[in-house]
Amino acid sequence: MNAADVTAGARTPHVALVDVRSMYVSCERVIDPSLVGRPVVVLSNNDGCVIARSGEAKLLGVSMGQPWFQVQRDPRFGGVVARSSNYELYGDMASRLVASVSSLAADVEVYSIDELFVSLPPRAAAAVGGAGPMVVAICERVARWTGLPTAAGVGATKTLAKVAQREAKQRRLNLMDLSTWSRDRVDALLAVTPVVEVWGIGSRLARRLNAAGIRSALDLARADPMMLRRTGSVVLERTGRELAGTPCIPLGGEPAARRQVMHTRMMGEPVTEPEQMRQVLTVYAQRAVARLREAGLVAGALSVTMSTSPHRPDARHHTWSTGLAPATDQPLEVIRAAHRALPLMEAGRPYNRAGILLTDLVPAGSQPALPLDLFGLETTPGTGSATGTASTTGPERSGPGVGAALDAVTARFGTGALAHGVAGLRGEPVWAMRREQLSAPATTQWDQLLTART
DNA sequence: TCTGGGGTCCTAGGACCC
DNA sequence: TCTGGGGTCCTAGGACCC
Repeated sequence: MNAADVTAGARTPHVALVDVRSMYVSCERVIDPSLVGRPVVVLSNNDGCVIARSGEAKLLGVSMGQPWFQVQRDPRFGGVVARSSNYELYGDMASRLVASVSSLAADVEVYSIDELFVSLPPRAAAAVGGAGPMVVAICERVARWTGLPTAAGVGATKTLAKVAQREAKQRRLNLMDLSTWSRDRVDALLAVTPVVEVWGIGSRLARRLNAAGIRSALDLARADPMMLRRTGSVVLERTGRELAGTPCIPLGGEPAARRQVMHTRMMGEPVTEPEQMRQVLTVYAQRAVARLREAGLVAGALSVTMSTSPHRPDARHHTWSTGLAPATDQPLEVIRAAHRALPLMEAGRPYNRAGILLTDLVPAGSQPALPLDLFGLETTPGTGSATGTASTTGPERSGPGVGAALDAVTARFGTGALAHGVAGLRGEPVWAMRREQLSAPATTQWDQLLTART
């Protein structure tokens, strides 16, 4: 290590990762400052498991994914406050976050609802003090404009920026900037970073890597790239190279077009009868199509999954796919196609999860003109051998107005107000998630509790 | 009361073709 | 009668992320 290394390092472009601390909790605190300083958790959509925790809640020992009823019962967690997830709020705060960062940086990639990568020009990295001051300015602006607290990391690659950001959070710093560090110092940090903490290394890969003697991020950085490709895939190879300092994952600009829309849920009670499953698929298909329509897309293919609990010794998992020709956003057509998966179900077994997956998405109205559907034969391309084609061109085709009408009624009277006949939603079906019986996030018990106290 | 839900990317392997 | 190789396209499934 010598002075030349530092200079060379400082001249290369760097990347910053800006991450909101406990995003969902921080959003809740923005609209309700009385939550600041208290242990707060945000609960999942369905059954009340914890999906976000404030630092105080983490210190108390509340775990990610822990069922809310356990937290409620445990005397250690007496002071914990819960909020139902309010995705509308988080989405709105996320767009303010993007606006704040983009006001100071030209090249920004929105990686997730609470994380952004920012490309730092070489001149920023070469400035006195490295890229730090620019990133600090970004974080301060985020705090001022949105009220959201952030932690940032700077590195020569995205993966190194992730390592730096993780270290910043651990040390309770706002910023960890590796752009001014020597390679030896970076290596020392990697040496104390377990490989499972590296971005892109999950528990499965970590186990395989550990077995191969790769335990730290430094081991991974120094591993032979070809060996990594054989052990995992090109993804793992890229991760290793990125840790070694070679950028392999470019900063993405515009978000990629949506490729799929899914609606997957566990049922509150397992269903054993095909007629119940028919209701489940009807409702799930309806919700998936509603999201498809919101996005202005039509789907050219549909997959249906139905499973029993994977922990059962005789677990069952069925997947069924079909083409939708022409691509459609019409609920009745998708529902009808989804019902064709029903024969796969083994009546009597307790199914507790089902899903609707819409793929081959294209913007509505952009479909190329269809070839003539000669004789109504089911010969549409894109149809797998084991699957069928749900023809949407026959006399059964529902008018385009049905979807729009359903959207309007649902918007006005809520989900479930109107359903495809077979759903028979008079009253809650036994399989409905408990959480889905709540009318709106703003009227959950917890919000009401707090309002009463003020 | 027992691991949520919505995504992406990659690979293996089969079908099919020349 | 025996013997191949190399493409492409598609799907299922694995692994990861937040």
